[in-house]
Amino acid sequence: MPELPEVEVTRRALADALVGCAVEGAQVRTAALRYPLPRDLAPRLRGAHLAGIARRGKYLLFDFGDDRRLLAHLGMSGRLRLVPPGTPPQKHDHVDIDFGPWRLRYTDPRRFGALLWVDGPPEAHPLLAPLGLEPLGTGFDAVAMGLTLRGRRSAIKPAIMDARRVVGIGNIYACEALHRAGIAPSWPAGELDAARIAALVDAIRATLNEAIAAGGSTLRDYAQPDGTLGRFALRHRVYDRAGAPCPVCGTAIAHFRQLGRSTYYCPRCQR
DNA sequence: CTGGTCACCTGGAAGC
DNA sequence: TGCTTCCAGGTGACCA
Repeated sequence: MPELPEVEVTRRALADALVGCAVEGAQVRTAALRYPLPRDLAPRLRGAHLAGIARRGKYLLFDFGDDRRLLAHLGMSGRLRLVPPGTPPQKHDHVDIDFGPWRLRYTDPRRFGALLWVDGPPEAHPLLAPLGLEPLGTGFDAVAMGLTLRGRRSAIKPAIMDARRVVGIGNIYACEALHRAGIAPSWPAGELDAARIAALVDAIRATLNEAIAAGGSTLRDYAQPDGTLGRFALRHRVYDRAGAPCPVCGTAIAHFRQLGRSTYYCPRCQR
């Protein structure tokens, strides 16, 4: 499900509803997702006020003060929803955290997601420390992108999906941003000239910002915390559009498998 | 460092 | 209708 735009839309909605609210209780019903789930949520969180929610790449960091931070990742099928207190859990509803007006519910059929306590400074956490450029952050520009791509022999699409270089870009937005930049997915990452790197940086930022403004991309199970569906999938230029016309030139969108992932591109616009 | 494969897990869609 | 196969928004381990 979720790439950076979906995670950011989730973050904003949860922050609007929950920051400042106190935790009244919590239930953990499942032993493990990708990692074992914390079993002491209720005793550690009861009475704590949510101070803020930060995002790093596709991770969300819930700050409950007093060095109590929860790190969440939605994997492929994870969702964080706001439901009315007392809403009974259904299949795949693994964790609830009860705030006064809302119950925050973590649902994840495939269980590739994660929920972990972070001890110590978040930037030193083993899952966060290796992460690369934040594409909506101030340090994301053509110079930084050029440095991280320099000498890369891999193709550009897997390079921008590699969280050690740039965070938050998954399969959908990699395809979309490369189309917007006019770059073929198989082009060697280290052989882009400065102008094309600058175009790629602009395309990534613009694509992610437009997707956030549209509430993310709903393909199957993603929805915003209040259930609203994301509208960006309607605006996908290439993703999941094999054979359909390129919105720029009308050429049929091509599809191939690149490192195990479905890749969509316009053979005419992208070189 | 590379690409390639597989694994984690469930469910939906497509094919027969 | 029912069974089988393939595919999916992520990540990381392993191998040649």
